[in-house]
Order: sequence, then C-alpha cells, then structure tokens
Amino acid sequence: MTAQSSTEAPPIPRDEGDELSVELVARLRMATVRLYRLMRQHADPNSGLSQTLISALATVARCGPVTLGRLAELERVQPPSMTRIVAQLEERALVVRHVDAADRRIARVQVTAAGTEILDEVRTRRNEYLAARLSELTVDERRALDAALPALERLAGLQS
Amino acid sequence: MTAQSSTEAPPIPRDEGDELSVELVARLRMATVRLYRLMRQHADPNSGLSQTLISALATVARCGPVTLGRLAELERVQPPSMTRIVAQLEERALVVRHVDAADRRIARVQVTAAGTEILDEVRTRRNEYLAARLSELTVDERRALDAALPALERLAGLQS
DNA sequence: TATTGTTATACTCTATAACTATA
DNA sequence: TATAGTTATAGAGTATAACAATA
Repeated sequence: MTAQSSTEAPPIPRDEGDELSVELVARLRMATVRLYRLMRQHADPNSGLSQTLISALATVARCGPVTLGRLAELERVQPPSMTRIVAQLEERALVVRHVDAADRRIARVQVTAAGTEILDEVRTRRNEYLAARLSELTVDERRALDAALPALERLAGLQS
Repeated sequence: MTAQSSTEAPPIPRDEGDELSVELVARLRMATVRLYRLMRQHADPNSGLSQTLISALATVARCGPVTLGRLAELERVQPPSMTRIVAQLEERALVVRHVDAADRRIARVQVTAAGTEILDEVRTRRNEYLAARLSELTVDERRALDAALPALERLAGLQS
C-alpha cells in the first residue's frame, strides 16, 4: 500500500481544522484498540470460532464467491494470512473453494449452508454481551453511534 | 444506511432497541475489526513501537503513576500480558516502575521524559495516515464520528 | 515475465496455570 | 490465607520471503 500522500495534494485542507482531526484520530485509535480487545475477549466461546474466523466468514457470506486475494484486501490482512484463515474455515466445512475454470490460478471462496447457519446462530449469541453493554448507553449515545456507523465503515473500508 | 443525520432527523428512534442493537453491534464489530487492522498496519514504523506498546504508553502517560493491575484493566488485557508490555516499555526507558514503599507487592508505572517525547512525536506522525483518510470523509461524516466518540469510549471503557 | 495463491518461517500478542513475594 | 505481580508455557494471528502453478 504505502500510501504516502506527500507527493501531491496540499496537506489536508479542512474547515474544522487539524486539531479536530488529531484529537479525533487519537481518541478513535484508543477506543478502537480497547473495543477490539473487548470484542475479542467476548467472541463466542461455544462455536469455537475466533473473531478473525467469524469476521472472514461473514465477509465471504456477504460478498458471495470471492477470490482469496480480494478477501484478504477486504479483511485487511496479507494473502498468506488469508490462506490460513480460509483453510481453517474450510476444515470446518463453513466455506468451500472453487478453482476458476478459465484461470486456474484463481480460487473463489463461498459460504456453505453450514456456514450460513453457524453465522446466524453465532451472530445473535455472541453479540448478546455487546448488545447488553450497548443497552446501558443512553438513547442519544446509541443514536450517535448509529449515525457514525457509515463514517466508521468508510474509514475502515477500501475507498481511500 | 440512514447516513444523513448531521443536522437532525434521528434515523431510528427505537428504545427497546433489540433489532437496532443487533444490527448496530454486528456492523460495529466488523468496522472495529477492520479499523483495528488498518491501524495496526499503520502503527508508526520508525519508532519501532507497536500499537499495543503505544496504547499502553499513552495510558500510562494519561493516568499518571498507575499500578500494573489497573493498567491491565484499562487496556483490557490480563495481568501477565501487561507485565510483558511494561517490561518492553521499561527496556526502552519509556516508563519506570516504582515499588510502593508501604505495600511492596504493588508496582506503580510512570512515564519518563523520553516516553513523553516519543509519545508526542509518534502521535502526530503515526496519525498522519489516519488523519489523511479522515480528511477524505465529508464534513458531516467527521462530525458524526466526533459526536459518537464519547459513546464509543463508554462502550469500550469500564463504566459498564 | 506477471499474477495468484501457497509454504516456510519467525515474531508479536495474548491467555491460563502455576509460582513468588509480600501482606 | 489473600493479593499483586511474575514466570512458564502454549496457542492464535500475522507478516515477509521464497516458492509453485498458471497465464
């Protein structure tokens, strides 16, 4: 990736100013790290699926048959990492791989019926804890989170 | 997506929140995992400090002399993990440990001048990438993030 | 020669269990 | 006996480098 934007555009023109961004980013980083660890600790224990596996499985389910490389991009890991992740999902029969007939280098990954089932199950069960925490926030706070979700997703996503 | 919440018009004013929570939590989880990996990949390479180390260092700096156990709580890791993290920071002379005089089981951790310096340096430098990404969001999106930050922090924090 | 994915290898992060030292 | 922290150990998660297969 190496997205060093220093070669082109003038450094960050904005109406709110840099201070907001610096502050915002710093706090967002701290919150994300802790939230991640919180989620990791409360990844569903019954299914034996870690956060990493569930996240990848969900992405496969959502993005249909998807190449391994694209999956790595989406999940923001390197291809070798994704190879391992998919192998683990395949072992559990939650996904299948099909080699592309036209270009045999390409492997497309797809969720199985079992995968979909597990995903549904796991989704509600493992989110219970977080949903409970969420319910302890105020209505306004939940509303704020809801409103910020698209921005979070864009920030975390690929459209940079 | 209900993404136009900048001025008013709360998208989903449901109080019982079950369905909202499930959806919200699920998406928040995905976004958090990816955002975390994005941040991890762009943790400052020059300083040789990982996200984990910087996060802990920042917490030490913010929370003054703090016991190791409390630090583990704050960072949401187990005490043995924090022992290792602090040992690494100490090796680099970014923090010091003082054994409590009254109760010699307790170790208090404190940032050093070098630690503060590094932290300041690193903070701007490593956040450049994220700040740049942030600047590609719309004003409304940044505003939404800013508004959601307290909720995120509460959700990730200890005041459940 | 370039692209897609894999294997080999090593390192970081983290946890649980058992331990030490204080209290 | 209880508490704060450490050591020992193991397992996940991830990356880089080198490779194989295919185009």
